[in-house]
Amino acid sequence: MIEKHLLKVRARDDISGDEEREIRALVGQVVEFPARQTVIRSEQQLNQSMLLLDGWMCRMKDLHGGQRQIAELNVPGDFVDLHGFTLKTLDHDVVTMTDCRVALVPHERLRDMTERYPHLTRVYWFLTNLDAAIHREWTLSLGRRRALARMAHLFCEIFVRLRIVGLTRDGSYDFPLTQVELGECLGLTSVHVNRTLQELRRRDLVELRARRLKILNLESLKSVAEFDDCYLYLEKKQR
Amino acid sequence: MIEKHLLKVRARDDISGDEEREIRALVGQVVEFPARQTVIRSEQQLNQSMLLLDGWMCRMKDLHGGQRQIAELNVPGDFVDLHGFTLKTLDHDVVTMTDCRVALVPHERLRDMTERYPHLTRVYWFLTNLDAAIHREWTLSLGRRRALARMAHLFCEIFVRLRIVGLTRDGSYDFPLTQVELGECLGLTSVHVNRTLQELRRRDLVELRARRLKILNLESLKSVAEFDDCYLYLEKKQR
DNA sequence: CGCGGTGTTGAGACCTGTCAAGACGTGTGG
DNA sequence: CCACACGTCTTGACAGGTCTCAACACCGCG
Repeated sequence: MIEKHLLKVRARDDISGDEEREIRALVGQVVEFPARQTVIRSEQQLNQSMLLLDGWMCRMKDLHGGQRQIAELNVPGDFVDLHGFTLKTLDHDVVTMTDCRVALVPHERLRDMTERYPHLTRVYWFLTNLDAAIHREWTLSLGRRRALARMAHLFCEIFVRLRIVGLTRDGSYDFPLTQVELGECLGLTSVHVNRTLQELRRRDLVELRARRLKILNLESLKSVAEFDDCYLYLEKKQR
Repeated sequence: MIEKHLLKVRARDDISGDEEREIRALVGQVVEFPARQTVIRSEQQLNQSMLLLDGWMCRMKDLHGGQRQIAELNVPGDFVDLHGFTLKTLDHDVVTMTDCRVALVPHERLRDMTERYPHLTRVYWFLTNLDAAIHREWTLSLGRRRALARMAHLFCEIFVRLRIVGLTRDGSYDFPLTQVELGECLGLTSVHVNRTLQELRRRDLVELRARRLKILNLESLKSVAEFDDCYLYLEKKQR
């Protein structure tokens, strides 16, 4: 059930059998949400976090006037709002992008983990720091890359993240976002997303049809994006 | 010495005398760096973190072609690269913006803290999650706010963060960045920073002269920025 | 069959970038 | 004390990337 999550964690550090049991014991109820539902509102008090088993979610921030910015995409295996454990409340909404299956983890169990399993605590601390590293890369994208490179970069990031949890096939993966939502990630309007997508297509870099993204030339795509996966911390280290 | 850091922490949670002693025991050597020096390079192996005592630093990310994006500003009291403790290596450089005084904290002491002080561990975990929240707000700024609001927002954020550690006087504070560096925070060129600054000045919102920023009308500035301090987690809670 | 959401296209406006030149200020050396 | 260099700030003209608005095409679904 939480196999994808374990894949994600084990890509970054060794987890003993004992620790794996502890991780499995964190998980409580499994629940499902339909697509496009706001699961957590910002400033809401939290007493549990969500481990994403299936589907896509995102962290969404709003401005008056209906402008929206997605701060991160979450894919299966992600501990969507683990940061809520110490923050107690979020500064953003959590929204489903597709139908989702989620395992709930009560904060009291996480708290118990911090009392008894220092190494696991460091591993989960690491995971939230990894999210922050992704935020920084998005900051760089939004600040300095133009539309084409920004979009190429996102496609590379998602490719690597999905590959870790076994959700790519050759160079392709399911990519359920609409062009409007893609624009909300990239700080672009849907009109410009459309044109940028056409340009990527014209250059034979990617193809996006029927909610499936196919990378035609990964090396060129990375090069257009100036993509360097070091911010995803793919090495196994003692955390 | 670490009083500003304690002010920052105590604004978010209660710290017992015992815990305060432990925090003070984390600190090793105190070192100084001149302005504009790269203190940590990305991907460099780390075995200590830095607590900023005096001066300003930043997290800097580079693109080929010399484009640079500052991902976060660090002010006195900040644990500049605490995330390096679990990440082991950073995805960005750490650069001084002014002359700086820094307390070094060996990672082995942090590791020891995670073994013996679960509550302090959660507090420091919280601090890195706070950084991530700041990253998210910058993502929102870069993605959706235009130059004027973006700059106004930064000035509000820094005001609140400096006030916590006692570095504001009425509505003003030392702001040592050049317009080029301000642009590197805001994803703008220095030319446009200059014009945007003039516009803020023309609207009687702020004044920036001789490296000192004076907020003339905080309420209007907040309103231009759509600034809501909830992402800075100013409430004291049990972490 | 009609409808709502999604994707596509075009024209023009606007925000921000680029390039280039000059002003200002401060520290250094003669 | 002056001359100069260098970094920083300022200004103008123009270019270019992205947005806005509007219309239309497409498609799955009730």
